[in-house]
Amino acid sequence: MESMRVRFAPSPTGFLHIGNARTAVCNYVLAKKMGAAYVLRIEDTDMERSSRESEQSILEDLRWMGINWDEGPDAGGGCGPYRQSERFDIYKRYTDALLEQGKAYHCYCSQEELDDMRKAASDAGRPFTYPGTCRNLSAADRKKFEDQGRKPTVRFRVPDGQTITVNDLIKGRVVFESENIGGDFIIVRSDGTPIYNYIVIIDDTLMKITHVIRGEDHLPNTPKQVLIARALGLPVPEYAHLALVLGPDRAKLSKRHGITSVEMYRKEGYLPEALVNYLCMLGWATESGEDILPFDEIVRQIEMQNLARSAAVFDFVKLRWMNANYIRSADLARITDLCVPYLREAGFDTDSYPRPWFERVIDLVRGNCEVLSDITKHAPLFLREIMEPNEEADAILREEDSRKIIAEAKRLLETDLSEENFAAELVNRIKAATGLKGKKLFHPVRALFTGSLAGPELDQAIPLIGYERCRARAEFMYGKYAG
RNA sequence: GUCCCCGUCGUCUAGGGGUCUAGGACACCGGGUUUUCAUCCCGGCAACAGGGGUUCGAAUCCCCUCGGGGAUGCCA
Repeated sequence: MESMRVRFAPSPTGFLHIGNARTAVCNYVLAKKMGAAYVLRIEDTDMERSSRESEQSILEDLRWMGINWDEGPDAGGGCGPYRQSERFDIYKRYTDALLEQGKAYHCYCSQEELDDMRKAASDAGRPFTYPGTCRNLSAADRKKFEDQGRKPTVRFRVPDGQTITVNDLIKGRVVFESENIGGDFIIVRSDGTPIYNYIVIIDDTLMKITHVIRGEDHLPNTPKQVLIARALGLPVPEYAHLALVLGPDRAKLSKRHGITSVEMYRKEGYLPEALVNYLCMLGWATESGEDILPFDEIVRQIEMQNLARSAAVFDFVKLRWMNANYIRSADLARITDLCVPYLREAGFDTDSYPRPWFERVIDLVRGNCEVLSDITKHAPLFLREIMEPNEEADAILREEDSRKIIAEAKRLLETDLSEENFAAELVNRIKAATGLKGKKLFHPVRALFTGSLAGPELDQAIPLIGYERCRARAEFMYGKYAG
């Protein structure tokens, strides 16, 4: 049996969209499962919209997600080139053969003429089918059009009475009739560049792809591709059409639903393993019901036949929940490194902190972060010299008892307590001196040193804030409330 | 319009004729822990789209209807 091969074939016309990312991930997981080679092919036949920058950013996003391809534009391989724009001569040979055998023909209908026909059909409430205007042009007809300066497209002659059966690995048996395809379709544009539906099947067979795993939106196009394969005498791969990802309003996921590019998820501070994990859980579930599991375990448990047939709504909230879980349990040194850029951007000189202390800070606040960028909301407590009290803290600090606490804290930090012992004794000494306890004690103390009523445990936070800053904050609050 | 796919809690799903008064996760609502927040723990709310069949028995099989999505491009 020939070795299995899958492919991911993005069109470099923008950022890697989350829906395509899921296709890439599904291909990757299933490839690992089957021991298949992973081929990356760039579908850049639409010269207008394709760009190298876009291709680069897609590759970068794929790498970030941990997807490694065995063959691709930058990786080489025996079936290259892997950019369709570099394969035009290959397609031309197939087009010439089709033309020669009368399985395809030149069409001189202009875009405007086609648009008019489409509109007329739509107005009459009929489905548009290309009427075959140019199906049987004589040499004289063709000469006349050429003289008019018309550049022809190439149309594939769709045979009548053909039944195309796709035994989809996910959807099951799907049957199409060639009559319903919409008539002879264009396979080469008038500028000579080929169309997706035409060359996708050529490349899939030339690149020896055994399993085409792609979005369900391609299912209705599959019969066209199969017909091309038949005309060319090429084998047809196995197909697996993944159910689509929808927005909360059940429409195809798009920008207006929120973040849809992988790059944005990375910038917001999502961990790649969290994104990959979540994407796998869209349309699939483990036997045990676990949602969070390592990649290797997903590979071990996933089964193509168990992938959902129905479309799934993308749940941003659940993704955040999953990401928060990963942030809490990931390696601390790594999370610390990943947090640095966010803090740096927020204006903190992260290089100036001792690393062990910095890691303890990150460890103490990571539990409050759903995305890494949240670190800028929770870490400053330890990075700033003083903390301006927020509204709630202000209200607490204005109370009579709080003034006693502030005064006592200031006195203790300036006289009785040293840098070595302050953390262990500070709160107890304040308690002893003021006679306050419980909420009456802890609320003001927290407000005094953190400027807030919410935050990490004081026992751990105070030593990390450190003697100098505690003293500075006590002095600051003293001036503000007790002076 | 036509063709194709799909319909289980708000969302992701488990289920594949009896073990289903339908299970799990997120969200939400209570309670507990944390003298705070987050975490964590406990509890609760909440679904088989509708109608016909088949069957002793249907969420599960069949048909119809309805609903949703996709395709119908000189985009991919």
